[in-house]
Amino acid sequence: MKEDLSPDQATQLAETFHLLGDANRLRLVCACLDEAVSVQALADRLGLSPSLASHHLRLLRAARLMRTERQGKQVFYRAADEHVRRVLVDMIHHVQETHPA
Amino acid sequence: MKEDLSPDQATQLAETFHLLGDANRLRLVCACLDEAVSVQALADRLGLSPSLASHHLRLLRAARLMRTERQGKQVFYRAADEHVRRVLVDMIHHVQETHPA
DNA sequence: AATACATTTGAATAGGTGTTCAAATGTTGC
DNA sequence: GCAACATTTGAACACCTATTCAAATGTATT
Repeated sequence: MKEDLSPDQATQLAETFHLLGDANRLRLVCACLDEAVSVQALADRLGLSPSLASHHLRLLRAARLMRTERQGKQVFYRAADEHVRRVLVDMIHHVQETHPA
Repeated sequence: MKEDLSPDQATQLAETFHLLGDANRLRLVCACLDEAVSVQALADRLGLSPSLASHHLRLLRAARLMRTERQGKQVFYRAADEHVRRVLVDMIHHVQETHPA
């Protein structure tokens, strides 16, 4: 990093990290990295209520970490872009390195 | 991501992201990516009280996002490894892409 | 030992956040 | 229009967290 982050830049970045700082939201993002998944399927797979899943997905969508497309009654969510995947993969590596099994 | 994260894995990862989800902590990490910096220098540069800086640095250190070395009265902090840098760079790219200037 | 400086620690508080439940909205098929 | 399903929304609650302030600890110098 050449120069310090401005408070504004830091706030914007931090807000994005903050969303990934909840285990349920993190699992939602990871579950949608490779395919679009409906809200109910996500809730079922992760053992969350549809309401809770929706609350979290709303935040992830607002931060453009996820995109949506409706198909009939169902709404499918998927991770936004490759940057998100890379962030997750790198952080997994960090955790694996510093907290080895 | 081949398979879903277990709740435990997700919790561990989320805890790490959570630490980066605060603007002041994020700025502290970024300020130490290229060089080791003392607590007072960090506090001065970011406009934080030494106490607040220390509280945050303690958490970052506990999560192994930062390392420390003492030199006399001062304690120098630096970012832990290259994964941390990569996570930050990728997330900056994500934010720049989805929220263009 | 005594002073000065740097950092850490603990308690207290104000504000934020995840979760639940019930109700509302949107969508399809009869 | 009505019924059934999927998702969203809002309010309420319990819990957590960032910040501040004062005090304590560690470290070097004289």
